[in-house]
Amino acid sequence: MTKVKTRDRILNTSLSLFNSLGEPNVTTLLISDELDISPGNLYYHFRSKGDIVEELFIAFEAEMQDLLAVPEDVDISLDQQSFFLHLLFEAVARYRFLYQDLVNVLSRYERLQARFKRILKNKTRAFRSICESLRRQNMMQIEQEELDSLCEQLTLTACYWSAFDTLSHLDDRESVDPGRGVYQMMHLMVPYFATDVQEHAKLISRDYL
Amino acid sequence: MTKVKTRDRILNTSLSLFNSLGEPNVTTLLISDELDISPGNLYYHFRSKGDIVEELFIAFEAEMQDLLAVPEDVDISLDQQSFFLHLLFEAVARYRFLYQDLVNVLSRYERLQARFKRILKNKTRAFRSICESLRRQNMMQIEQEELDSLCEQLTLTACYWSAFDTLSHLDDRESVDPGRGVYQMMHLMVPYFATDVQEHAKLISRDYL
DNA sequence: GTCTATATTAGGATAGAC
DNA sequence: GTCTATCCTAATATAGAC
Repeated sequence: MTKVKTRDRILNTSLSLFNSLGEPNVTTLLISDELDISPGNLYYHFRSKGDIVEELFIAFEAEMQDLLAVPEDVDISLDQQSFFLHLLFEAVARYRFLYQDLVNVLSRYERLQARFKRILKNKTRAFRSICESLRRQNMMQIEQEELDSLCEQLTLTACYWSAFDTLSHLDDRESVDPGRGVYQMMHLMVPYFATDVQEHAKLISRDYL
Repeated sequence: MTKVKTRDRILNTSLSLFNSLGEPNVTTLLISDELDISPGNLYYHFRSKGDIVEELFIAFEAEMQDLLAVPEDVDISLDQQSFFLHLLFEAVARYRFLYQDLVNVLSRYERLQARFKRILKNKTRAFRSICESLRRQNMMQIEQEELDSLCEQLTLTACYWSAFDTLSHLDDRESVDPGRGVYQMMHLMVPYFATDVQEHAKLISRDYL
């Protein structure tokens, strides 16, 4: 019988409310209401709503840095790659409130801007590592200019797929399926794969639908 | 000497403030302040802030429907296509406040959701028309499954490129360059072009950098 | 650690004079 | 059409008792 600390309950509940309703629409009152605690109690644990957001961001940042620490000079298989994408989309989906109203959130929590940009950079770097690994293994053929464009496109998609997907299902906002995002990312790379790899990649990607 | 009506000045100023600061961060007081009119005056012309947003949206919608009315069964050249993309990005950039905090904005102005989704659908349809036209002209080779994925990707990019781009320049938020977006969109299609068309397409796309 | 009660403020909006 | 003054509400946050 592990009793979850109130502080953590606040974080968990805030996260899920932020995700489903959008951070700006979630008041401290709503959070405490949902938890059946008093607003005063919430403010005992956190000095402000911004502190909650910030702490959630830090958790997100830690997860991402961990995930994006893709080793260079290592041969990556297609399966590893799609698994990586899967984990990535899952992490983004779990903190999707950040992306859903990104400009708004970052403008109100300025301290997070630089750190968010750094995550973005790391994302692009990770994609580049993967592509270069595939290229070394002769699984991918791509020119420099295309590679740059592709990596940017992958980063964009990794960020906004879940927000874009939510748009299409604005009615039921509870769940987001990361699968379709993985599929889409794989298909961005497919044209640059060697012919035999292409079929394999398509096969893998279909599993995510 | 054409004296611009206050009502229109309110719309114009609101649009540019929304774009640069984000709609949620713009108060009615700020708008009237910027225009050197009283808040009361603003409310003489618009019953609410929401009405301003809605009217701007209607203008955006009209522009988009106009632009997206791509005729089927007409041969489209590469130049026409890139010009179309150019106009599209320009329009989106001019109303980028809608996209920057899409989920937030749409959640507060529920009446716009369905209409926004319709624009999205039309966008995808327009891209499909273009691709099918290029395919008929043997300029593009693509299977059905890839086509679906590509059109979705084009729609996603058309929506979020400017928001994504803003992220990279969160410091100076005044101007957005649509060119890079066109470049990116072209490069999404390049892999599916016939070999000789590819070079032409890359050439065109570079002009937009 | 938790509660109740309350202060503070900001933003949206209205009333009524000019 | 425009202004000034004011109201209303919702949201953040604090104080102090238990």
